[in-house]
Amino acid sequence: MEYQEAKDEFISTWGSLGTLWGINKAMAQIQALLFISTRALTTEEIMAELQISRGNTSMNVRQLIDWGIVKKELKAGERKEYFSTEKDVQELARIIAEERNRREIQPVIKTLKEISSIQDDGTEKTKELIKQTKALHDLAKTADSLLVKAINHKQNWVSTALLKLIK
Amino acid sequence: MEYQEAKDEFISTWGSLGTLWGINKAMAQIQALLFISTRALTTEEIMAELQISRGNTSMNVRQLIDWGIVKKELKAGERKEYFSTEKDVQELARIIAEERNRREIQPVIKTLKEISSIQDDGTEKTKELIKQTKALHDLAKTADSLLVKAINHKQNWVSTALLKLIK
DNA sequence: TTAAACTTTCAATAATTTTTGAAAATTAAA
DNA sequence: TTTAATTTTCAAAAATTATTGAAAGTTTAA
Repeated sequence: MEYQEAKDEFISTWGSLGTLWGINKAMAQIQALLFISTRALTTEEIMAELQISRGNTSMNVRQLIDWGIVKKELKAGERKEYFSTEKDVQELARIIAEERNRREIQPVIKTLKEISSIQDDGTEKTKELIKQTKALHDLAKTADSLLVKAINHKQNWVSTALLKLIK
Repeated sequence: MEYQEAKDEFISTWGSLGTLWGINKAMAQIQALLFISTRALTTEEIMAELQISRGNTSMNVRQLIDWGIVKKELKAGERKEYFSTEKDVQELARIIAEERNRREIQPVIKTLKEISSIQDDGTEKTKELIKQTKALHDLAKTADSLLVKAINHKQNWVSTALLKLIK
């Protein structure tokens, strides 16, 4: 396998993985492209490399910026914008964990709390609903604490957690 | 909020969460329904509760069974099948982590290994591709070990990991 | 066997999500 | 200012994914 093939394979694998995790293909592929690029790229370059439209590129680059994964770079004397992604995998994992926690886990915790707080009318089905949503709420809270710990733990948190778990 | 409302809210929240994580809505909702049910349900009952077709119910129940989250129960003297889900949240989390690891992380690890093993032709871009995919490969391997540990660690692994991480 | 009860399959359709591309908006140099 | 470069927006189209429902398949009781 030589460079171009390996590069295409990487971008395509990352794209499918993104899809599997609720991230759209273009967004994942743009990030993948920047991740292995030796320099910041322009919209034109991204469009050409991935064969996607200007609108698609613009929208997805902006989403990546919202996620805090991609940064805009301005070059002196140039009109156009250059984009680069976080290159450190640990930091990338941290940012993604933090964002998914904030966007997804937090709202679910809130809803589970509301549901598990309904009035117990004494029926079996109400008791079961309360019991099960409470159990999920507790699990989500614990997972949340774990993530928050990990998120604030800048250096190599996956390995750290692993080392500690092994002991 | 009284029972029916809370129940609908739970099923709907679980359905949206599933969608966000690449699981289809019907599959997530069937699991949610069984999760708060006081007894095993038939296809007819699932169809009626969730207002979905027979085909949809059949396909998604089967997928849940493939995932190891739902079990078929046969009642003596009855033709029809009853379905129930794993009720213990810790065990549920374990099964899901195990399946996602097997189905998603493993194939990516394999691809990353292949890509990061290409011949270094000395160019900067090849060096960058190798370096970055290696870093991802290492991260994925570490995450994988962590998951495998967690998966084999039947009791309350999220809390256990948290407790150890806090120390 | 046959027939009824039940489940699965799958082509067609519907719903949802993504992508396009051109017009509108923005920005900054002339 | 005006103009040209660049980015953003968004309605329409394309692509993907989910759902339906009826026919085919399976199982068990009579």
